[in-house]
Amino acid sequence: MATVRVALPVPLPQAFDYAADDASSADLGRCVRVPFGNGEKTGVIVDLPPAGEAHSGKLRQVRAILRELPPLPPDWLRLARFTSAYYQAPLGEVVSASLPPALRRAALIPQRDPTALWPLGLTDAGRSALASHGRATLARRILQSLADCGPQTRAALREQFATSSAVGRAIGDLLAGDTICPVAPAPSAAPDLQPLRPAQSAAVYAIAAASGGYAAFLLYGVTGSGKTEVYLRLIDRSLSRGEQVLLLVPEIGLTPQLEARVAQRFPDALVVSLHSGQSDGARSRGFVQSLTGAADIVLGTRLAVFTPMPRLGLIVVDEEQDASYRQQDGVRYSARDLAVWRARDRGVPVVLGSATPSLESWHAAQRGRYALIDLPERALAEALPAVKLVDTRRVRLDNGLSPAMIEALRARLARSEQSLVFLNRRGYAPVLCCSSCGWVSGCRACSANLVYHAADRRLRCHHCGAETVLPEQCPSCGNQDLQPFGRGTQRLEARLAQLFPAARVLRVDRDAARTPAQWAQMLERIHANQADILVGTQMLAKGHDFARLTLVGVVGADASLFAADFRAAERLFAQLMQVGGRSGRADLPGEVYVQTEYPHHALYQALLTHDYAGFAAQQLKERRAAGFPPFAAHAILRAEAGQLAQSLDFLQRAAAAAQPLPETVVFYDPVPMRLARRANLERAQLLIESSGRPALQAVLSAWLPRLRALKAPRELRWHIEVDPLEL
DNA sequence: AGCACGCCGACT
DNA sequence: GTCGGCGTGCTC
Repeated sequence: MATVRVALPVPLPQAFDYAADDASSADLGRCVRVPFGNGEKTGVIVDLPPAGEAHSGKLRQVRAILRELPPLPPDWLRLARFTSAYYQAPLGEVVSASLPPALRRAALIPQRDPTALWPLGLTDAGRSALASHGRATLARRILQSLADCGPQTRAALREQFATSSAVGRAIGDLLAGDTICPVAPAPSAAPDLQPLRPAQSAAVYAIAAASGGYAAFLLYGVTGSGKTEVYLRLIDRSLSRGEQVLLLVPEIGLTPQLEARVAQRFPDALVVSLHSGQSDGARSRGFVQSLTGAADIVLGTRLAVFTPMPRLGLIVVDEEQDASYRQQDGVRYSARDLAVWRARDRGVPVVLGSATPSLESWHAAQRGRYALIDLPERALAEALPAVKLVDTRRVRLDNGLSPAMIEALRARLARSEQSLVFLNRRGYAPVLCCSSCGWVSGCRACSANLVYHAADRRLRCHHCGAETVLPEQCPSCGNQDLQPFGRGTQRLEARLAQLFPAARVLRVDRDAARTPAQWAQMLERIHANQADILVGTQMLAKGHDFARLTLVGVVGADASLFAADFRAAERLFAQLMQVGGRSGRADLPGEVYVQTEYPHHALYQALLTHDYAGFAAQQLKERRAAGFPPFAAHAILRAEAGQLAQSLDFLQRAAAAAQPLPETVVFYDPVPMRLARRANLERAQLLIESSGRPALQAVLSAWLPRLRALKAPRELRWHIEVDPLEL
């Protein structure tokens, strides 16, 4: 009688052993239904422990091993194990977070012949047979998932298909004849370097030359330098070698054109999209197609890093510096870092692309851990936009807008060009104040102010979602003169509409583009040249090309210049480079106006000359001096409870439980978080700093069991974050 | 996390 | 006399 060890979606660190009469090593990685407590759960078989090592108590019997589906491959299990160990999360939670929801519930999509992992091609006869049925792509997908089945299976399938749809009949025909052949990986597979610029060719060539093993590349190139084309060439080459490609993007919703471009470029390939916004069915289908080897290209967000891919040959992480690669709840992982680990584990190349790499990646490239590949110029021989710093210390601002900015906007209107005013703060004003008694619109549940939204005359908390109608008078003293303080996008929008009555002003923020449909409609309006001045937040900074946009005006950037977070400058620089890149396309040169009271600040000076390398060098120098990442490793323990004292007390006891510590690891004192109170929870945190990752990992691994054993009030929640982005 | 068991207040 | 509050403890 065999024993299987099962990772289950429960917040417990261990896996659970079950008896399974018919289990064999072929079931390793299979999904399984097991009794748990008085219910039933789906898990994954992660081990087949020998009799001596199994759980000593009585074992319950496995309900069903789901053999309709191929097992999750060993490298997938290794990735899950690594994620669990590195981010200190129970294996069962990692496993369940990496499975599509439907699979987690064991709602399986029937698949035939689980052993099939071979790429299949078609003979000419097969191709024409499919073409004659007019559904080549669909049929080919199905065929690939049936790859490598034996003659009996084929006969059975043929019978089954013969009775069904047109596609079925096409497949039936194929299965009958000598129409399928295994694809032999093209041995030479020299990269296609035609219409490419020299820098792009060099990049493709360098990365292609390294294939056959692990290598990490940092593809560094500004907006418009043609990174995407480099990705596509590399993908093309991988496909021709019969490999699968994993392409990770920060947010799929923001880059629908990339999806279209990939699909268009590789019409014969099966491109699968994976992101959290998909329906259960679509996600499961994509996952299974990847698992069986049928999918050629997996294009997805952070969760796609866990997609099982038996023929994986290349991983690309676009915009690698983007914070969206961080999972912020549940298992807190970095998909970018896991992608690099996975590439190394699988022995395949990984390409990290960015115009403003994270300092971690840049440092790795400086040290030679990653190969730096520079794409210096813009593809269409355009100049980068000219950056102007508008010194606002001596000028009178009109609702935050300098005369120079207003003039620049006026000039664009006169030439029928588009402008974008970038302000990363939504609402009308960040706070409402009483001019008489000093009352401010604070949130009852958070240590934050309610933001005044003029569009629907409400006060809104951007942290907990609390809302009230606009008070008629001061709730404290009855005074009717309540003043909005500071500026948000709505206020800019209103003022710009007054200043330029003839202009079509369009505000683009999360309030205005709440649904995908609204967002799509706005993009349409912009592209159709039905907007003259855009007022927008982050949303507009990412990935979109607007043909007639020649001015980007940045307002309120100084706020993050002196933020307490040591990564604030890095983020600001990346953001400004990114939003500035929206300006100037094709035949129209662009300009970027940045309003600031600190025009001589090193960050802005670097921005003037688009000097990322100089900025990065200066930042890294500061980080080295301060002993911050990437020169140290961080982890954070956060706790939240009804009372701040409870959170702090827990962290205090947690720190005590970590003793004794090696000299290389420092626990700082627990402190309230910057936004200490959120949604009526008082939050505090404890920073752990180490000179090296291995020492940190050792301390965390030893600490966690003791941490779990600590007594804490029932409502207290805590979690640990390894390599946190924000302190 | 669920979901039990387990001891003390307001109801038919 | 019960229904039910959520405090503690377990799940192979």
